[in-house]
Parts: sequence; C-alpha cells; structure tokens
Amino acid sequence: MSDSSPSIKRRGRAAAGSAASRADRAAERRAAIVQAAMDEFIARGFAATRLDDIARRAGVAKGTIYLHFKDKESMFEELIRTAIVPFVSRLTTPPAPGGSVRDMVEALAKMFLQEVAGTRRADLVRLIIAEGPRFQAIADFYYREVVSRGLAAMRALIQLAITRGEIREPNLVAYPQLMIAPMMVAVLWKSLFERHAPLDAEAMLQTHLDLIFGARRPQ
Amino acid sequence: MSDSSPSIKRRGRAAAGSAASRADRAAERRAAIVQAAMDEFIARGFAATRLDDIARRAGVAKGTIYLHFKDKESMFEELIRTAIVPFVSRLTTPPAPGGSVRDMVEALAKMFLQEVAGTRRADLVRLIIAEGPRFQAIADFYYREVVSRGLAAMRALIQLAITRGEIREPNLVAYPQLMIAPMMVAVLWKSLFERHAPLDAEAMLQTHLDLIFGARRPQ
Amino acid sequence: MSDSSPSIKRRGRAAAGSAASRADRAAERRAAIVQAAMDEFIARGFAATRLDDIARRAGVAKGTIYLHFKDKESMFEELIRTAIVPFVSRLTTPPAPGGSVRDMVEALAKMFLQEVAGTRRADLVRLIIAEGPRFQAIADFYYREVVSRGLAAMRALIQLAITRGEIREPNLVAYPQLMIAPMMVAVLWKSLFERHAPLDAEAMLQTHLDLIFGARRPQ
Amino acid sequence: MSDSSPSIKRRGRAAAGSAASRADRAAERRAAIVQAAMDEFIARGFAATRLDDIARRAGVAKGTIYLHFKDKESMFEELIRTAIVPFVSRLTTPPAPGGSVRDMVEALAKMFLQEVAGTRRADLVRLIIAEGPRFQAIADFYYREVVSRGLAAMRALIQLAITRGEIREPNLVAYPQLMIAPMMVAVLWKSLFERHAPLDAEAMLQTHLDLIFGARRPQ
DNA sequence: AATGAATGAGCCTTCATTCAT
DNA sequence: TATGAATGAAGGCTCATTCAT
Repeated sequence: MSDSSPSIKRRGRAAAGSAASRADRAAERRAAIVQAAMDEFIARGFAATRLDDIARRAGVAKGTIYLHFKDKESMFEELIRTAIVPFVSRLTTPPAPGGSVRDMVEALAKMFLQEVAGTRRADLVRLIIAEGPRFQAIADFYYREVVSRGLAAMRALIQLAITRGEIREPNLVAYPQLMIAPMMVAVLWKSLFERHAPLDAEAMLQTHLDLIFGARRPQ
Repeated sequence: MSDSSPSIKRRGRAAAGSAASRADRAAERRAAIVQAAMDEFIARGFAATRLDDIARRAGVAKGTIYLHFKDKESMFEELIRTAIVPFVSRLTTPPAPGGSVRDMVEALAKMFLQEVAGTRRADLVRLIIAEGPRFQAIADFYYREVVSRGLAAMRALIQLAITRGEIREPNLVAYPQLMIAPMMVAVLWKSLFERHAPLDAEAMLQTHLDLIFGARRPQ
Repeated sequence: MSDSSPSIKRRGRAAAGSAASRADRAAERRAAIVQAAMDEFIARGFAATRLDDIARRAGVAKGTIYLHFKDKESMFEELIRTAIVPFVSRLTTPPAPGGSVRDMVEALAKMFLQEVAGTRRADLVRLIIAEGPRFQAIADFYYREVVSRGLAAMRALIQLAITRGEIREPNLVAYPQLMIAPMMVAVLWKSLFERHAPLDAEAMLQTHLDLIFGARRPQ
Repeated sequence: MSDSSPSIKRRGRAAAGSAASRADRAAERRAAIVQAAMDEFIARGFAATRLDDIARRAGVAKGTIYLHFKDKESMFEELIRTAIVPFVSRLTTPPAPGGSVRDMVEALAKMFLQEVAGTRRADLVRLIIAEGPRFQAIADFYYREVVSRGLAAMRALIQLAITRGEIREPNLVAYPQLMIAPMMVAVLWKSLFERHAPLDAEAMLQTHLDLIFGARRPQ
C-alpha cells in the first residue's frame, strides 16, 4: 500500500544503506561543491566560471548550490577562506626548534614549495592575486590570516638568526618579504612560465639561503 | 586609474584646434578607447569588463570600438601587447656602464619601482598574472618579450659582477630571478596590501642589494 | 497564421487540469514554441524573425527557447523538418487502389489542395522555396523526403495509367513534374495572388486531368 | 590659381577625360549599385543582405547608396521593379504571328526557359516568391505587370488555338496557368533541386505541349 | 557628389537566480 | 532536501543610417 520510494533520483553514493545520515550526505554534497567550485574558479577566474559547470562537476543540481551558499559571490569568498584556513595552521606551527635557523627556514620553505608550488594551491595564490582587488574582503582576510602571520613568523626567525649570528644583515628584520620573495616568484613561475622554462625551485632556494645565511660550503 | 581623457563628446563642428585631421581624430579616439579599456580591464579583469563601460569611459559609441578591434578578446590581447612594448625597450637599453654593477642594478631597480610599482603598470602586471593562464598568447608574449629578456639582462649583470668580484655567490648567475624577486613582490604588495601595511620598496631594495653585494657601510 | 495557442502565461500554481506532469508541461511549452516559431518564420522569413517575438507569441521567456533548441538556425531547420515529416507519410500511403488511375490522382491532388493550398502549409512551401538556397540542409531534406518520393509515386501512377491505356502520352512517365506542376502553381498562387484574383484550384485541376487523361464528358 | 581637381578620389573608370559627364558617372554608379544590390539580395534575401556588402561589390562608399535610394527597403522595391520592367515588354510583344499557335507558345516558352530558368533571373522569381508577402507593393506590381499580362497573353493564344482547332480542351482558356505551370516548376527546380537531379526543361516542355496540342508525330 | 567614420538601436545568446515539484 | 525547468536582465556584436569633411 505504501507508495514506497516515490522517486529515488540517482542517489548513487547514498546507497550506503543507513550508515550515511542525512547530515552526512549534505556534508558530502557540500564538499563536492566546494571541490568543484575551487577547480572551476581556479581554471577560469570568478567572472568566467559558470554555476552550471560547478554543479555538473560536483554532480548536483544547480539549485542545490543555493542550499549551501547565498550566491556566487559569497560562495567564492567562503571558498577561498576555507581553502586558506588549513594553511594558516601550518604557518603558525613553529618549526622544529632544534638546529640552525637556516635549517628551520629551509624546512619551512621546502614545505611551502612542495605543498604550494606546482600544485593546485599555486593557482589559488594566483587567484587571490587576480581577484584580490575586486574582493577586498578576501584580500583583507588573506593579508590578516596568511601574509601578516607568515611575515611575523619569518621576522621572528630572522631576529633569532641575527641574535645567533647566523644572519649578518640587521636590516633584514624590517623586510621579511625578502626572505619570502623567491618562494612567491617560484609559485607564480610554475603557474605561468613553467612550460617556457622549467625552474628548479629548490636549487634556487639554496642559493637564496646562501645569500642570506652565507654560503655553506665556502671551503 | 584616473579617468583621464574627459572625452570630448561629439563636438558639433570641428572644435579642438581646428587642425585635427580626420586621421588625427581617429587616432585620438583609438587612444581614448585603449586608455579606457586598459582602465576597465585592470579594474575588473577580462571577463567582468563590459564594452559598454569602455565605450562610455572613452566617450565613444559602442560600435566605434569595433572599428578598431575585432572583438573583446583581441582588443584585450592587443592592449596588453601595446602596453608592454614601450617597456621592452627600457629593458634592452643597457644601463649607464660606468660605475659598479651594484649601481647599475640599483638604477635599474629604482627605475622599475618608480615606473611600475605604485603606478597603473603594477596593475598591468597583476592583470597579466591573473589572465595569463586563460590567454596563453599573452603569457607567451610576456615571457618572450619581458621576462626572458629581463632575466637575460640581469644574468649578464650578475656575471659581470661575479667577474669583478662584486658578487661572491657564483650560483646567482643561474637564478637571476633572485635578483628580481623583491621587485616583483613590491609590485604585488603595492597592488594588494598597500592599504594594510605600506611598504618602503626602496629601503627594501637597499637591504636586498646589501645581501647580494655585501653591506656598503660595514665599517 | 492564426495566433493559436493563446498561451497560458505562467499560472501561479498548477492550473490546467492538475494532471499535467512536468514532462507534459515541457512538451506543451515546446509545442507552443514550435507553433509560434513556425508562424513567425512564415510571416517574416528566417532572418527577419526575432526570437523575442517567438517567445512572446509562445508565452515563454526568451531563455526558454534555448532549453529546446541550440540556436535560431537549428530551431529553424528542426522546425521545417518536423513540419514536413507528417506530410511524408501521406505521400507514401498509396491511394485506394480501386478505380481508375485518374480517380486516384484526383484523390491525391484534392487532398493536397485541401491540406496545403490555402492553409498555413502553403506558406511553409513558400518558406522552403525562399530559404532553400541558404539552408541547403533543408532543401536536401525536402528533396529527399518529399519531392523525390512524391515524384516517384506519381511516376508509378503514370506508368500504371499508360499500361492501362488511361494515358496516351508515353513521355509523361519521364516528367511526373508535369502532373504536379498545376498543384504547385495553385499553392503559390494562393499564397501570393489570391487577393488579386481568386483561383478555383479544383476546377483547374479538372481541366488539367482532362488534358492528361482525356476529357471525361466529350460526348 | 584655380584649385583644380581638389581630390580625384579613385575615379578609375572616369579617366575617360572629359567624355564622361558628371551625370554619366552618376548613372554608372547607380547602375553598379543596382547590379550589386540585385546580386546580394538574390544571394541572401532582403533581411540578410548588408548594405556594406552591396557597397563593396559596387565599388562605392556606403553613403553613396543613400544618394540614390531612400533606404534599404525602397532600394529593394525599386530594384525588383527595375529588373522586372524589361521583361514586361517581352511578354507584351506578340510572338511572330505566322505558323501554328503551338509554335508561338513553344517559342515563348523556350525564350522564357533560356532567359530565366538557369539564369540569375530564376532566382529573381524565387526572390519575389520569397519576399512577396512582406513586400505587398512588389507582389502587387509583379501581379499587375507580369502575371496578369502574361496570363492574358497566354489566354489569347489559347483562345486562338481553340478557334483554330489546335487545342481541343475548351476549358483551358479559363486556366492559362496550366500552360505556364511547367515553366514555373522548371524555374524553381533549377534554383532548388538542379544539383539533386538535373531537369531537361525543354524536353519536358515538348511533352507538355504534346499533352495540350496533341502529340505531333503520332503517325 | 562622394566618402566612410561614427552612431546606437536592436538582436542573439548566456547565465545567475528562483521556485514549483 | 534536492531538482532542473524557467526566467529575464545583461552583454557582445551587427548594421542601417547619418553627417562632417
């Protein structure tokens, strides 16, 4: 008698019987949308990205997106924020304190190169650079959460290195950007010019560190 | 940036000086369109820019744009190219050969900071970074005309400095990007974070040069 | 012709009968668009027809058209094809085989006159003639599905008539167009000159048949 | 002193020194426009034809067209009229009165086939059929000048043939369209289907005449 | 008279957003 | 909650027409 399953419209993954609660499924969907949106925004930029494509890529209906986000713009902002957050914790985690400052900086920089340069996250950085001026909220957030924290951490390391005598140039503490600049360039290079001329970012990093900390193997 | 070219809207008769020939007028109009388009593209990016706005800003009718450009896309590409070209000659002009290499590099870098960072051209660089992946032709052109030439020139200077003993680090010749990275960062900083924290690019440059060439006033 | 389908504009809730499923509604809409488009194309030709007018006449939004057709051009082609198809079956249905060939031809011709000449379908024929050269696909389709089949059927009848001695002129079998020509002229006449001078197509048909089969009532 | 020839802009053909008066040149230009416009209208229909293309084809500036015609629409109407006129005289010229009526009709028909079917004029007929309903003035003109006259002339010939006993069917006089229908069909066939199946219009004509006048060589 | 640059209304098409189911 | 058909406001581009030269 019961008109059971009036229309199970392609649930597919939800077949997991009863384990997946409704909330779980919603979370899954949301994650799929976030993932898809990030891919599309990175590939096309904000304005040129179509919600249709995001929906298709996420395997949901267009309307579903509006159950999770107010509109395209806030989806974009929230997305970027979400993508940045896990990175922030990395920056705030102090590096293994043992060893030389150079080693600590090197470890940090390598981590950055591996996890950003040459990955989709490089394009995220590019995306923030590209859309920043139009999404001040994002630029602000990025500055507050990533840039200022990252620079502060770097400044502390520089200060430490100067104190320890690892770095001679005292002014560097005023410009931690100098420490980071090559990483920035590497990220953009991968994204824009890698096909023209590959860049060995890690080797460049060594040279950079040699300049700042003094060459290791002067011998 | 500034809404330059207040755009003489359809003067009834020949007004401006009376000397302006038809060709002159056409050139004027084209210049106005180029200017307006650059402003709009910089402000909004390619996809979000409306030809309507460009036309209004340039003080011409929408159709007029199509007398000068095939379509939005080729207008964009041609624009970027046109804007880059005058810069190329600067890069290829060898700096005054007298004096130390550091002086030459410093002169170059200051010129770059003054004429790019903090001007509309900084946003042009940002625009290229932003749209590069979607306009490979532009990325290619930029790499070929600006990046590779700039790096080659820088490499030559580094080589010279090493020969002369001004620079100790021999590996730097393999990574001229290291020389340029702070300039790049300065440009992007101005465009994105200046309002959060002003950056004294020239002072940063001095520190950068001290790192590479050795501090000047070590006493 | 007549603005049939008064087009229920966006009824707030489910109105019409309540039985109409979503698919039904879509089919209805599509039918309304097809109808409206046919009317407009017939009235103005392909190039001069505005999708705006089609949408308004069909009682749908402009965008809705694009849910059913790729673009104006393929809408036009598909439309013509759709309109022709039901006619093809008529042509392929052999006429009641009893009686004289003249009777069979007469039946066919009358059917044609009644269902084409003086109806919107006459304008469809005109439309095909008008746009054929610019829409070769349509001309091809029309030739393949209608013209060649119609002529083949007519040729078979002529052959039969010659065999039976109903038609004396043996060469007619090579030019079935001669049998059809007056019908063609009647159709175009109705569409173009009826208001100048009405044409009694059926009477003309009788005379035509008399010429070909010999006068009936020679006495 | 006389500011002679202030700017002979590409006159080219006008080089004929002094022979070509200004009026002559204007007439030439007008003729070129008429010719070009006819070609374009035939190739694309009224709505899809661009004045730009007409101007280019005629070798004049776009503005020049407006020195000769009020606007696109009246150009079209005037054009068709102009093209039809020379044909009217042909129709009104009685055929060589000697010989049989069949010979006269045959001569007329052959003339028509040669000068219309298979030439650009066939497309003119198609154009009139196509645009007639949207340009009632043209349809009216065409009916008045060509159709009614042509039919009247044909009717007279039929009457004569009946009187002389060349034609048996008395009703034909009421439907001179029957005499002309195959020619009409031939013209449209050439324009639409010739590439699918060539039509030997003259042979078809013979069969047609045989049907009406009786086979020639029954022997 | 002739030119063709300039205009701007208008058209096709796209796409963010809504809402009945 | 999820869907996707439907909407309609834009936006890119075209082209008949005008008008200063």
